[in-house]
Amino acid sequence: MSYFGIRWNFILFRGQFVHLISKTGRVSIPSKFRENLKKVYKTSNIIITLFENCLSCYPLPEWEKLEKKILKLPRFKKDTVDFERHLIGNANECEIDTEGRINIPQILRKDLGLSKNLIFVGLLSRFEIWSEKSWNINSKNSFKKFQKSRDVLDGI
Amino acid sequence: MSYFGIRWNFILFRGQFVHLISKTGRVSIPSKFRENLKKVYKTSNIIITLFENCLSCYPLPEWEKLEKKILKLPRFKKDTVDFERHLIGNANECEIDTEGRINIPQILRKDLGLSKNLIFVGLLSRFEIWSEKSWNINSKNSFKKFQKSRDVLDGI
DNA sequence: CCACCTTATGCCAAAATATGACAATTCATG
DNA sequence: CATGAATTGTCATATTTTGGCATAAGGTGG
Repeated sequence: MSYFGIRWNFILFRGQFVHLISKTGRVSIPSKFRENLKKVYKTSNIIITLFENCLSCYPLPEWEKLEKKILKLPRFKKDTVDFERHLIGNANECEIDTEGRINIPQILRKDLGLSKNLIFVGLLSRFEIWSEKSWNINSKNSFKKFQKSRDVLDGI
Repeated sequence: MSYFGIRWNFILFRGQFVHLISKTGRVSIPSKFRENLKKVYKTSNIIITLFENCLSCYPLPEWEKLEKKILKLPRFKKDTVDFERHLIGNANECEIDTEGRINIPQILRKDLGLSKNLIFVGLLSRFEIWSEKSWNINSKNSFKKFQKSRDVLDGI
């Protein structure tokens, strides 16, 4: 599967989990996610980036492959700069602490209004973090979207 | 990977940070940026120059490589002169003080209307400093641009 | 060349924020 | 229902950022 020209080989994340975020912005990563990260990569650190109405999370080693690709682009071209500003400018490295928590940077919390319940959604090679509210809004429409997109696989 | 014929090997800067600039033009560099600068180069001094609607900041050693390249350009060509005036003419070396702050020269502050909140945007080998206002305006269009250019990497 | 004014710098301390360690609670499993 | 694992809470500590002030440096007009 190719995304920004990167092949993602591992299936790490599946399913949905609800976790509480503390006032200081700490939240624990679902243990299954952590377990798989550790199994496949040496590090279980992740990159969190803003994507539409949620946070999109990647294993650090995969993200670094992407960055190396980006470094090869013509650096001064307008397209490259715009692309970098969005993709790299929103990327935050998060270290997982001894209890399996990360600290979500304030700026991301504020942008998405994250507090109380967060929804973790596993999506094979990456996972997403949603505020409960946005997730519910999104889910309302998602079945319709699903019906529309259910035949994507038939072409493969 | 080439930018004015320069190879950029290091990934130093990522993510977004909001810092306050004082009335005297002092602002602290995000600690992660400083940490990486120190790790990779002996010095953590940087060059700040005007670029589009923001300040573009380079580690001093990388900037010096760039200057040596520029010296090789045909000296009296109009393009060279324009290029030099803009890029070199606005370049200021900034020393990072003991609390991790730099002083942004008045002329640059005035040009960009920098006061109160500044946005630091990490872009792999360099970082940018924006006024909050300009950044917001720029970001509005950036997702559209991003969507347009997200397949830019597929060709590599 | 000097006094004056503006701007920059160094230093210290306060405030805000992140981190680490450990305890308490909740949850899943047999 | 007991056990161990996972999650959450709490508090102390460390780090980072900001504010304030005194001094230094630099530029300007007389």
